[in-house]
Amino acid sequence: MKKLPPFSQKVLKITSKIPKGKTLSYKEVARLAGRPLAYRAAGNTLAQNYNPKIPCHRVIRSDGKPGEYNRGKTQKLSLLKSEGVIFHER
DNA sequence: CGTATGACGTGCA
DNA sequence: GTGCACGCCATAC
Repeated sequence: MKKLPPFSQKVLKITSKIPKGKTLSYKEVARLAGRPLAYRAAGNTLAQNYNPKIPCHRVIRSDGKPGEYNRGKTQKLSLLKSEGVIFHER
């Protein structure tokens, strides 16, 4: 494991803090990371450093759309549904 | 140091 | 209501 930059570490940490059955938007995660406007970089950090210990599938877009998990939203929807997260696709 | 990319978001046509 | 384009931040090259 390499030492990730401070922002990435915070984003990952926050994402790992998401309780089961709960979903956070990239904007929320970025906001909690200390950069409310860095939702772009926040999503990138997860994309490049997506760890198996991080429930990144609980991070969705602000539109209520799941976005993309591991380059495929299908898995994301299944995981969230399995956790009891009801997804209302728009 | 500068450029390019990206799991996004909002605005405008 | 849907589609396209631009803008924003941080990281990687």
